[in-house]
Amino acid sequence: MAAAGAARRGRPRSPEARGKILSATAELLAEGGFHAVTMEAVAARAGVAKTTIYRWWPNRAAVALACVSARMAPIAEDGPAGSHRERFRRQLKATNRLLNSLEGQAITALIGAKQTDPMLAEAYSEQIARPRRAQTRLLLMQAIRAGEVAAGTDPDEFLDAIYGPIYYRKIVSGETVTDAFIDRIVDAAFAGFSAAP
Amino acid sequence: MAAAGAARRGRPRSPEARGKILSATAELLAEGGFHAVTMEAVAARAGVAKTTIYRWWPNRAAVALACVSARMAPIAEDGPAGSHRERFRRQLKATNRLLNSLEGQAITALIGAKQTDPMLAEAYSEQIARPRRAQTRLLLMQAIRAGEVAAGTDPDEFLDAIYGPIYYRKIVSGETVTDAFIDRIVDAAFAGFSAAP
Amino acid sequence: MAAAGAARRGRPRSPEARGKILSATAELLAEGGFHAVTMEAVAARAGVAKTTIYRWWPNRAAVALACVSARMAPIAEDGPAGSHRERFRRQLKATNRLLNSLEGQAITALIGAKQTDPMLAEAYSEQIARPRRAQTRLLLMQAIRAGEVAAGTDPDEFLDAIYGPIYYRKIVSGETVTDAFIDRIVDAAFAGFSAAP
Amino acid sequence: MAAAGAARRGRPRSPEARGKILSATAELLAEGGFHAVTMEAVAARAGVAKTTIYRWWPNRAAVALACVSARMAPIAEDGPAGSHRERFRRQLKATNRLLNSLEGQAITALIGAKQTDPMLAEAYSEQIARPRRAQTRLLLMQAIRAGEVAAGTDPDEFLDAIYGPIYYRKIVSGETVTDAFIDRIVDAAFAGFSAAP
DNA sequence: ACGTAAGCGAGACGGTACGTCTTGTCTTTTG
DNA sequence: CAAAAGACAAGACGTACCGTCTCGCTTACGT
Repeated sequence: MAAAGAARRGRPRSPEARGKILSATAELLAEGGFHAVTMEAVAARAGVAKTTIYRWWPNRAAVALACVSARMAPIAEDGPAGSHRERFRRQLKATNRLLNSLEGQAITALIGAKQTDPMLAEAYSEQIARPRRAQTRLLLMQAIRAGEVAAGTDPDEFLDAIYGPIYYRKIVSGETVTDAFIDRIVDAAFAGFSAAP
Repeated sequence: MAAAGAARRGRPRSPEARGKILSATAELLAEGGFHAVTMEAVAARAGVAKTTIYRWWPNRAAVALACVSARMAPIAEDGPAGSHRERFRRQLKATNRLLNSLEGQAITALIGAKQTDPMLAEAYSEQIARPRRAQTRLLLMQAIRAGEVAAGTDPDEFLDAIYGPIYYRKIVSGETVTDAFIDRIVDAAFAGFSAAP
Repeated sequence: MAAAGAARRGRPRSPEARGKILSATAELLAEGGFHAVTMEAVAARAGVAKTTIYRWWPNRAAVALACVSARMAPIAEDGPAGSHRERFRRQLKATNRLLNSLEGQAITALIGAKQTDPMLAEAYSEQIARPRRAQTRLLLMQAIRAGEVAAGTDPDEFLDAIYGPIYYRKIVSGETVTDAFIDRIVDAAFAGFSAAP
Repeated sequence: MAAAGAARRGRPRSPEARGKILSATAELLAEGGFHAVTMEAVAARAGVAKTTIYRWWPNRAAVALACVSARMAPIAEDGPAGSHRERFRRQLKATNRLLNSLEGQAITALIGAKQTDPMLAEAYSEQIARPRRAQTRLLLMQAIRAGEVAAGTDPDEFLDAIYGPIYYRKIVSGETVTDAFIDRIVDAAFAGFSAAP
């Protein structure tokens, strides 16, 4: 708010440049994956000076992240039809489709890159992970209130128990994630977190 | 047998060079993480020509992988004490300790790198993932025979259900993995995969 | 004028860098001959990035050429004393001293290199050969006007007839060029090109 | 002699290998000039081990030289028809054709390479330059005895005076050598070295 | 209205590491 | 014991990007 009120001096930053940078990044991601998103390529493609990119993002990973988080649709809100278990299944299958899409390739690449880049890890956490986790947490709360999941359940533990295996197959083992696998994992979690330990 | 019997011609490759390369890689991993494992640095540290490294590994990731897989202790075989559930807990906690160790840093870095490097992905799968999975699968089979896990359980589904959340926290969300978390995940899996679906 | 008026965009190239590169090249030429003029060595010695060198010269021969042509004194203008025959003798002896100097080693090396490098051949022609030939041609014209050389003489034929043997001994046969040899060659040329064919 | 008499033990040297090496060298010279004659390429093309080449020649230049000097026809002995001036003209024109041929490309490349390679320079001198000079010197001696060239003429000076300009144009200035140019140079030399200075 | 502060394009710069190429040597097995 | 095979140390090559820097030009706010 302060910044907005201060009426910043000097030439205001060009929203057009920002748009061209993100579009160019998206194209490069589509064509050659994260590997193709080099600062030089983005600048050339966007018709923008490298300095302009560096003014707003510290490195290529941050640019790719901004691009992905701007373009990534929020988790599908596909209506309250069915049980909460059913709604989790749909949510996980949507996530799986996302991970298999082009944006998904960028996401896994970013998850890969953040292993060796703390700043990117932080950015990923804030811009991608936290918002999505907040959203899925709401559904879990409803499920708990509805009695489908045990009352004392730690939300993160439950959510990690169902999202973990999906990401694990995608990122660690490389096996394909089938709908059947998702069904089994959700069932196991609902069973595991309903019965009192 | 075929390879041994073939009596290869020409100067045999130097096991000494291989050893020096892997040692140098290990040192660099320890000092600066995967980021520090550049071909130049490895060659310089090992007192070896770059070409010698390239003759045997296609890129730095492969070298680091070879280094890690050579040095990584196999999953601790800590004896059959306790229930299978208990043994799984111990196994997962050992894995967690491994991931938090220096080798673990290399492993997560490699998992990160393989997101954008199919050859590394394949190498990781063969040299790290498959052997470890084979080992854990044995324990699961015993648990199934002992009736602690339902008879029809797909081994990969069960194992992904317990290893997935650990790796997820380590690699995707960045949260720390506590022993309590491991206990919960194992309990949930045993509960989820004991009840018939 | 066009170039000056173009108002070049971007950061202007650094004359300092250019100077450091040429100085380093000169030093290396002096120390180890053309053989020592590697891009790496020049860059290291000049405290300049290799890319900066490659931005302006395509290869080490071109750098050495630029260095030599920048440093090479123009053909000594030693005054109009004596006959034209005498002045040619002095000019050839100065050329011989140049070829025997350190720059001369670079020149012969460049002539050697240009045998297998058309671009370098072109550069040599423009930066070294053409200006020197233009200068010697002037003296020949005077000699023709003075009647010391036959009126219809083709300048290039005469000049090749006197410079050819010098370079031939230096570059092809490797024999040393004495002042006596130069005197004989000049005399023979003046005799050969005065009598009408 | 001792060696020959000693009935040398072990596997005898393969003359076949030598032939294959020289053939491969000739092919490479034809295809890519001296630049393409690398030890690796020769070995690969000839189906011969690098060590075998190194056993007989010290470096690639020596191999190329051996190849050229083996293949280069001696100076055409085209009969005593015409004056000695005429015979020199024919000899120089033959030399010019040789320099413009494929072997000629190799020769100029070798002359280029020897500027920075003393060993090659020595080898060139012995294997190429000296034999040819000896041959041309014979013709000059006849010309002197016939009175076409002045009695006191230093053979090397005369021969450098006519060969120099040809090689100069070929190697230094890059201009084409026409028959007319050769005629003029020969005439000038005969005029220059007949009249007493 | 005009000065000045920031944004912007262009592109040169010092660097790092890449993966390749070739050299000349060394160490085996084969003939 | 020579030849063939091929691994080895060394080191330069030319390229790709990095992140920084200096330019001249543009845009909008402040006085």
